[in-house]
Amino acid sequence: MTPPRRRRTAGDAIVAGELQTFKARFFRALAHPTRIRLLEILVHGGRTVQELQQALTLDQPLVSQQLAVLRNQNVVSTQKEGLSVRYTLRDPLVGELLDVARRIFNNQLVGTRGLLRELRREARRP
Amino acid sequence: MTPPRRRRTAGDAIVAGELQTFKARFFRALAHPTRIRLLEILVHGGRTVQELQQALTLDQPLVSQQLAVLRNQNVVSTQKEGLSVRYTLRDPLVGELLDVARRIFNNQLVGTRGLLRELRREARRP
DNA sequence: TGATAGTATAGCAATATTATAATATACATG
DNA sequence: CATGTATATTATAATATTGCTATACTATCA
Repeated sequence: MTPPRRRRTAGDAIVAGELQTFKARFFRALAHPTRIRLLEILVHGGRTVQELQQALTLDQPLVSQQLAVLRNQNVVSTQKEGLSVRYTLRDPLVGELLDVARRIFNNQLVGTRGLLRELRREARRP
Repeated sequence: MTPPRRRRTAGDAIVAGELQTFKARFFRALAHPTRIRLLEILVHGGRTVQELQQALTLDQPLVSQQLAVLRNQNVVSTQKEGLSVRYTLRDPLVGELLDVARRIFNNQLVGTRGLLRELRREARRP
């Protein structure tokens, strides 16, 4: 059975799913190991590209590229400081989001010893 | 040519970024409009595929396909009920995660009238 | 067992992301 | 204004996702 569907026209209210598209884009911005690592550092305060690069030991273009993804989704903001550019979380709630996620992983990973141990270490870290 | 690989054994250290890879996969599971819509329904309780399909007015294979993504990342679990399959959030914290995300969007969307209004409507909804 | 309802999967073209390397830009400072 | 330093962008080949459509289970019931 195929449910009926119709196109959206000019005067339509916001169609169900438009907001979800927006949300999905936000989550997609987080959906990359490097970007998670960047955010987990930025949660503790603003950092320059250089500092981030050194912390992750990655090539500079790669760091800038991933930062650009976060920037495009308004997850982080930038401010010039002389030659450097400092990146900051646009909303501290992102930290809370990562915390909730961590709790979910914790529940999920019970039984997967190694990852679980690292997860606990993270939770303890300031 | 397949590069050599070996299974991780008990005493192995965890490579930097492995946990982040895991987290990234989780976020990627949420990074799709349809999957967000599914989760926002499931937050209110378990639903059969049929119920979800009707709520979203989407073709059945598409719903099953997206549910499969959530299932593969252990975001939801299933239980058979006669001919039907009921999907349930594996962890109620997912609801909290979506809530925090909603608060982030709310901050972010100030000024974007339409979406913001819809967002508020959502927050009020039980 | 055959028919049917409810779900799941396969196959495939279109599209989007990613890693990597190479190249650009911006700007403080001499 | 030339130069060096810190960031940013581009190009592109490899890979992964998505939306469809068609097809395949699986359990129930006549």
